[in-house]
Amino acid sequence: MTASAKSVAGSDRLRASSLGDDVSFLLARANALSIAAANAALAEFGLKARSYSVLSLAVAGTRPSQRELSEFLRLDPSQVVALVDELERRALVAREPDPCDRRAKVIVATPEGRETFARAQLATGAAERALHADLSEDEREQLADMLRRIAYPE
Amino acid sequence: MTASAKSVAGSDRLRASSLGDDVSFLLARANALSIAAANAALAEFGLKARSYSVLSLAVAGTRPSQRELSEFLRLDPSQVVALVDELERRALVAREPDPCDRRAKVIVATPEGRETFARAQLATGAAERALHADLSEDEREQLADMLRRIAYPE
DNA sequence: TATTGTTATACTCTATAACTATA
DNA sequence: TATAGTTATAGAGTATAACAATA
Repeated sequence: MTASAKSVAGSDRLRASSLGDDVSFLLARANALSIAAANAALAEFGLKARSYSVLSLAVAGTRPSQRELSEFLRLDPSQVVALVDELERRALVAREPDPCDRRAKVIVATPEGRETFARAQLATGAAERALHADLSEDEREQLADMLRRIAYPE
Repeated sequence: MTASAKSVAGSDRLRASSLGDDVSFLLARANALSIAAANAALAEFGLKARSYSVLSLAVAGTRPSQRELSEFLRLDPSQVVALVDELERRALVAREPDPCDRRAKVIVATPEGRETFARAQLATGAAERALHADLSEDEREQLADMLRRIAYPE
């Protein structure tokens, strides 16, 4: 958390500037609030947005390798090592050898990992709904669709 | 830049996971691409997203104090000091005493700062349009409106 | 007593290169 | 020769506390 909610009114007049209408700027600010809300919701599970993402992909059962996690999450392979180390230490995921490639390690969730994820998903879902409170369900879907076209250009 | 564009196909199958439909996750990924594109466009001007934002608000003529910049940009006051130091060192902005409050310093753009900003704005505008190439003008406005309601909840 | 700008410091995050074991 | 995972390290980004000048 950066600035307190103290005298927020003091900087409100800056919203009229061209920055305040810049889609990139709005995207950055919306994302900052989104991450803050997600991390707050995940704190009680000892997770953050990053580790939650890795756990989510492990739970999904797609048996990703660390390399795939690295590419999909746009993280350096060395960062994935640290994230998996932590989750494995807490027995939420396990590294399994890939029978097709003895170099690769497949990340799978443990039963405890699946249970923790289920509860964490409820918490982040609630936080997300609170953040999107001003949007209708139709708008949420529209938003997701547009963001997807930006995030995954054909 | 994190993962190379080498074997992106390798992680595409992970998109089918629940994470791939998570609005917060899409928001984070779209923002990461947006910042990367903006920073690439700003590099030739020796600017980054942060310093560009400060320069933009200085150019707007609203005469923000550092405290206001800190609140509006959600940055710690000490970070604003560093950003303004750098911009002032390059003579793009100047600190002026606030006649109403001798503690405060008002940030104003120099003529050179305005000129640099004008060129930088063209570059970021082009990068943004490229990033939103799949969106119509109507959709862009819709997106901005929805992001604004998330970023600035009433 | 509270606030603005500042400095110092530590902590997290991110990027890079080198190493190993496999392919 | 190239790739998956790992380690080490340095740089950028972020958070916290303390301070001087002013309100």
